[in-house]
Amino acid sequence: MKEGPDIAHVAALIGDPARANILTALMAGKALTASELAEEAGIAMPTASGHLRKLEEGGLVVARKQGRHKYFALAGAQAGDVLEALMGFAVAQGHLRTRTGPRDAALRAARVCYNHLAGQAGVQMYDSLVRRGYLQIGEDGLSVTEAGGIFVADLGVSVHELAGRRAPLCRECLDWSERRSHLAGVLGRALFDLLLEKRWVDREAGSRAVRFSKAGRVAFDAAFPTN
Amino acid sequence: MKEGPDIAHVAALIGDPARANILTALMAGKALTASELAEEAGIAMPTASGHLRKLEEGGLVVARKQGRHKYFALAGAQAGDVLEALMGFAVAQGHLRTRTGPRDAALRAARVCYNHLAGQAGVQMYDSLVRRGYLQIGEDGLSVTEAGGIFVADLGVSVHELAGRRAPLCRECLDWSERRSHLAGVLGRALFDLLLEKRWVDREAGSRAVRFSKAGRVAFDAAFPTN
DNA sequence: CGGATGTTTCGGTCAGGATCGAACTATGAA
DNA sequence: TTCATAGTTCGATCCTGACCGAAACATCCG
Repeated sequence: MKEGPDIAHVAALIGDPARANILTALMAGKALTASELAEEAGIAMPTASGHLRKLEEGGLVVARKQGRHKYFALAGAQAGDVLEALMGFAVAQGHLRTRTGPRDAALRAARVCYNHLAGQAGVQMYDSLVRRGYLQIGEDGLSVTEAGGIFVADLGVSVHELAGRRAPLCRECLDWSERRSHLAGVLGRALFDLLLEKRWVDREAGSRAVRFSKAGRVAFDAAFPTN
Repeated sequence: MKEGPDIAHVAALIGDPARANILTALMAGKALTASELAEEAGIAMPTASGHLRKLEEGGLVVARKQGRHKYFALAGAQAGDVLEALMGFAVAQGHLRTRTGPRDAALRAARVCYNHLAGQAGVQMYDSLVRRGYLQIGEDGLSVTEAGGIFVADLGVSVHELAGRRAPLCRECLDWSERRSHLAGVLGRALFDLLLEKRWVDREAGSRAVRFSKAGRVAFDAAFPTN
């Protein structure tokens, strides 16, 4: 037997169309119930229940009960990374379930990547923060500079409050549509939450795409300029 | 039917143990023959032949004939990205085919990631280049600065010669063991080739790990210091 | 040209896993 | 307490795909 990481196991979990639908739905960053996921996957409840158990055992999703409802979410950022990488590859290969259409453009422009902003907008935000010295790449990875802390405080995010968390404050996530990094981690999530709170972006129903309002786009470009 | 990237298709390709062995073997960056891959995967030739055809059709590998031999290699960097992401997830979940051992440490320290250096050494190289201003992250992604061009020329790599290629000169690749970027792209490949030429590193037989010679480690640390 | 080597195709076997309806369990509401 | 809803378990059915030996094809060497 070969040694090393058993990629077949996790890949096989994702390799079933029903489970892939479930995972894709969860990439929007919202917890969904078993019934909702059965619907998303186009399968009966018993089948969905079995699939969710497998995904949970495999470490791809986590479950939380609330009364008679059971909510499922992606297990963490690393599960999101895997799915993002697979989506990128599938798109590059033309493995699409429908023909390329306006939906693709919307997903490329701005979308949720598990819990943070991805797409052109996500990369623009990341690049802007790095270029203006608000984020820096150092020996311990990505970190916020002092100037960066001030900048995001002005926007409404307190780095000091976020820094106590166990999850990394800043993390690079490789964007499949732009082939570059966007910002994940606690700060990435907080900034995305802020965009939602300020209504610069709104989620699209039943999709991972997010859409900028007119005023939101202007404010976003002002906060994260491209030059 | 749901729309969007069909991740189930590519994941199912990777999700078979025999095909996963084949892909893992190819992550070492060397082209291997069908017979060699059958051996790596522990299956008979006809079975390997069928699997390779599927991997080729799915865009994960490319084939090249040379007389009666057929050589297979990973199709490109994006296939490597997907496998790297899956490996990272599998390791994080403890999905290993044997118990964690010295092999893991070796793979974490320095390994081939398709065609460039990965692991602690790969991340050290990347961080050093960025910190010293030899690489910069800009609007068009990662690029070499003028100082960087001079630096790698001193090492023996001509950026000018490499720049004409269609593949991106510099590209970030997310390292599963370090959870940060190492350098991929044409320059990443050239630098890795250089390390091999100078014998700073040698490949380990039958593994993706690479091992530094004593002199090589000293030279590498001098060229890519951590502070 | 014949033999050897590498690879592919074909046909058959077998096992694993997805599916769902029925029944059951757990929780909430009237 | 009873009924409704959400989710799980069980058993049966069906289908898909991995596997290999044999045969065939392609290429190389003596």
